[in-house]
Amino acid sequence: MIVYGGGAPEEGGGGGVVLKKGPWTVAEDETLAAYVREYGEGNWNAVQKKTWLARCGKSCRLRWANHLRPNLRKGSFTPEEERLIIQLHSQLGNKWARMAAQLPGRTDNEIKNYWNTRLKRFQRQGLPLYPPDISPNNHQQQMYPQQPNTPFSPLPSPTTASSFTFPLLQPPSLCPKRCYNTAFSPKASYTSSPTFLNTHSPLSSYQSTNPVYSMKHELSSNQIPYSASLGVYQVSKFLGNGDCNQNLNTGLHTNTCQLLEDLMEEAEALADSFRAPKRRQLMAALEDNNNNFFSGSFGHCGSSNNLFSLQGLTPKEDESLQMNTMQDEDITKLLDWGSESEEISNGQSSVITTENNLVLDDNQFALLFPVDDDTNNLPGIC
DNA sequence: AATGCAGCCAACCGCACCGGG
DNA sequence: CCCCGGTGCGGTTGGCTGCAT
Repeated sequence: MIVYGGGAPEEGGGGGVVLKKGPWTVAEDETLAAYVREYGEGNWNAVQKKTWLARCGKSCRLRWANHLRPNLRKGSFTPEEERLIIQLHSQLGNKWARMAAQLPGRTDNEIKNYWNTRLKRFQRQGLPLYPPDISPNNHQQQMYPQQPNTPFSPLPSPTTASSFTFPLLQPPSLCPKRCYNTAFSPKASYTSSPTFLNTHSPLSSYQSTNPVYSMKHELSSNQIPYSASLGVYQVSKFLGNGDCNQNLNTGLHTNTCQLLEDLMEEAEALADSFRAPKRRQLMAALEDNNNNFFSGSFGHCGSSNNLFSLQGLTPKEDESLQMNTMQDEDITKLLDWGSESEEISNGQSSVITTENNLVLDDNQFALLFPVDDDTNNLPGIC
């Protein structure tokens, strides 16, 4: 028997507690959050034993991971995130968890839902899933049959646009100007709208008609009070932490812009011999750039310590959470991104774009994430 | 106003993997 | 080596909402 709705679980005929299914209640969320605060993550099956919750461990883990854990980002994906998802999907396929590891604060479920919706819509409209400059790996060929009107090539053709960017949410003329660090490659340039307004680009027809690029600023659970400004469900009452609001406010940006920092931290953790001067050089470059790199997309990178107050997590716990979000293989892949793109594009420079079309070409990316020319690995990483 | 449809999202399910006994 | 519990991941489903007809 399945017990729906709130209230205490009923005893099953066999003597065991009948596990509840369905939507979570506020009380359940608070209980689960308190459990994690006290015992930490993991051992989810113990939740049922140590609390009154009649939820299976898997359900608890899912609820925590997708809704209760700190640093979650809620709301629509930004254009940069969408771009990254598409790029990652072209390389990883339906590896939602690994994709989520590259998108701080986003869950695999979110990404999966986003992609499935996109897939459904694009297939119905007969549109290609990938922009011209993103060619899916071979496994994608099998996973998603080629659209009849979109010639598929495992490698980009020489004529493929190498600097595709996502449509702006505002006209290019309204984009705030960016300051570029002159230390970056002279190839650095604004990617002008004609790149994606190119009439040959299937995406050019998307932006005006396809709602995928529209923004919705808040998507909240219908079960729990959700604060758009805080980005988390408000369980502070239960946690007795009235001070967390301010931290949460900054936490949104902090967490998101943490991507780069996480990359560096992870790389350092994986390879002790990671050369410090390079890192300093990178960080100095970022400083010189007046926080315009990534910060335009991900906000200002403040101290992540202010997140540790969330739900009573200690810095160590939080750090471990973040460290666990990315595997070394992921890092290598991401770090290889630039060089790999260049390799497969016959020398053409691929780019990474950020909000308002700050463009990083391979040279810039290589500056940020130097790769050993011989081994194609990060220095110190074999 | 009623209906149908699409989008969105939470949550469940089954499977695979891993580590400990 | 096998079994089992815990965990993670990906696929799928069902409910809610908004919009168009």
